[in-house]
Amino acid sequence: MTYGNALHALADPTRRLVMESLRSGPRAVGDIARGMPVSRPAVSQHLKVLKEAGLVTDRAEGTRRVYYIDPNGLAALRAWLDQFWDKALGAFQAETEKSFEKEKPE
Amino acid sequence: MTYGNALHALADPTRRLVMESLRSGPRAVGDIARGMPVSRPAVSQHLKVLKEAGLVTDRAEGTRRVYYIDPNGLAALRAWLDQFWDKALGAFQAETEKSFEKEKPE
DNA sequence: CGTTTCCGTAAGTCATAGCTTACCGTAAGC
DNA sequence: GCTTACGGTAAGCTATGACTTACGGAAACG
Repeated sequence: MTYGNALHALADPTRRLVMESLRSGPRAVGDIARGMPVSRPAVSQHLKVLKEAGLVTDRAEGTRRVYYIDPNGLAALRAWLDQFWDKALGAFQAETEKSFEKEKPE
Repeated sequence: MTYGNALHALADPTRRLVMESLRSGPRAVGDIARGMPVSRPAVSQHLKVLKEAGLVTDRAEGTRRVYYIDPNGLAALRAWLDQFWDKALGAFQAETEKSFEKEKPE
């Protein structure tokens, strides 16, 4: 149920901002917080959630912590979405066919 | 920013249960609520959120409302995820290469 | 070593989200 | 037409989550 954590983590707009800022590459916490609408501790808390969801990882670099995107969480989310998509699409197509028959009653 | 709504909607476990129950095909509200851990009004509220996120649609059928999955929301989410995946993966690979060079200092 | 930088955590506040019960409109059934 | 099934909405409660300030610890720097 790791995709559940990923969905929960990505549901927050600020956390998505953090992810976006990491999309271009690894960054330190203070660097991420700079230019964010919230305080640095808030960013730390968000990073913790993202890390637990498997969306980011961190690495110590002297006195600073460098965070970067972890593909695992994204992969889990994508796998769930794809699997969902396949089954749901079939059901939806059957539905549109039904309303299609209404307009072409033959 | 419709993927934001989709993420927010799918972040809730009960709402995911609703989506799962619609995966096999269209169902009426009462039918969905039957076998859910929450009350029927709660399901109605969840359906409203899902509908606003473009994840479900409904159709009147006599006195009952039949809900079924709307591919639009899922498609938006998937598009965002794919686009994110591509850019982030490159950054991550550059990162792993960096730690790889550490182990092979030549 | 003292100091400074960087960051995580604790404590507390405030808004929001999810749930319930109660109520109302609407379409079918007799 | 009255009643019954169905489902959306209102009102209210409670828990959780996102933020803040304040504090503490660890690594570099002089």
